[in-house]
Amino acid sequence: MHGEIAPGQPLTLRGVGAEFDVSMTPAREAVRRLTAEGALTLSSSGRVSTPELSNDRIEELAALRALIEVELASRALPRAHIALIDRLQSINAHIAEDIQRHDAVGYIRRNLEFHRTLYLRAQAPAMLAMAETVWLQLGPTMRALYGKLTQKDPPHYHRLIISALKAGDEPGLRLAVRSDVTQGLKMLVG
Amino acid sequence: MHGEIAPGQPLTLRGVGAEFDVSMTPAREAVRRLTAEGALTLSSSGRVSTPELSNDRIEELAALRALIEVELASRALPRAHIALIDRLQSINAHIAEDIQRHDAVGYIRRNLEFHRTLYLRAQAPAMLAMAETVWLQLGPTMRALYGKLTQKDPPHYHRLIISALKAGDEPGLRLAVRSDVTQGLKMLVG
DNA sequence: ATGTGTTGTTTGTGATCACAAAAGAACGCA
DNA sequence: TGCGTTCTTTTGTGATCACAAACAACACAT
Repeated sequence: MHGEIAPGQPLTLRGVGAEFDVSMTPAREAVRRLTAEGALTLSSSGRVSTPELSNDRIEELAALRALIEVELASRALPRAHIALIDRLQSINAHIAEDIQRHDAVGYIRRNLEFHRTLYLRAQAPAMLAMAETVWLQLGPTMRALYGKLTQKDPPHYHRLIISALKAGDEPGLRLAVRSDVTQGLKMLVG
Repeated sequence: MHGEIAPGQPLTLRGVGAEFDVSMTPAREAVRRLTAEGALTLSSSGRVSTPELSNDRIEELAALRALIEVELASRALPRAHIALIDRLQSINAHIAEDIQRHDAVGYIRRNLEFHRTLYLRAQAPAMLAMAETVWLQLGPTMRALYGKLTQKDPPHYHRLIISALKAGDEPGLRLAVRSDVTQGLKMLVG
């Protein structure tokens, strides 16, 4: 999810097991669960690797993010108090640091933390789980994107999200979330 | 997915293995994959059972169905030719038979086949997989609903979907799909 | 130099086992 | 009869093994 593994990287059961000091059996379970969620792809011979997404699939996943996360944000809006907004701003500051540090994995992790913190207020665990499944599928590919990212500013739309939350502006919030979600992935396809 | 298992029914690894004449290992894999998709719930002690959904969760899953399936239908619309519509009508006829026969499982299976047939035209495998994950989570609960269903007519909104497809009416199609998806689940919550 | 066949290694699969925790049954006591 | 305790059984967990399929490396022939 955090892009620590590059797209297309193959994994072996024995390798994963050795990495976490367990036998093949638990490694198999974990790998199979991740493949069930689409985080790993299973070749015809049973070998697993991190997926290399086609442009079509990236577009699909971006559309899914837009659909689900806009809904989550909308549901979170009525419950968003000042403490939540403070927390989001704090996370945003950390994101700026990660950008300075050129820490792509940290950037992705905190970016998702920003979104998750907001969506947790929606009190919609099934939807949140769905959104995280999409994040899981996009993880390796997002790393490939943000790795070659050379911007210096923290994400533009995060500020829009925060001000829409402050203003209680639901249409503005929906638009800001949709833009934030779509923005980065447009670069990948283009 | 088809509601063959009642909500809350416990499953054992050895039991599943015996049912399919395999050892515990493949049974474990299958069960764990299904739990990863939310089709089965994992108790704290590692025991698995089919989920008993709260009203809040049913509402969430219905909202997810509405979001994703409306989008899928919308994407399928431009590619929907007459052969597809014929097939949908044929499935609809089978649904009527299942209702006559009071075959709840057959009814659910064919209802999902109706939707899947339409959505396959959307050429959006990731979205379709997402929709099927939601179906999987709702399966046992839907059985509990349609089991006590005493209507005699085939689903009302299926006809609306078909006529919207024929007319190329996108807003009408979106509304019909949303209504069809929401309809049954409202009864569960109410 | 390239294609092809062969060999040696890696890898996933399914089965079985030992063990500990949990659930259920049996029992005794109030 | 109701309830707590003990004992038996069931159940998930992680490890290990044998096997076959897939892969990689290499040598050979064209």
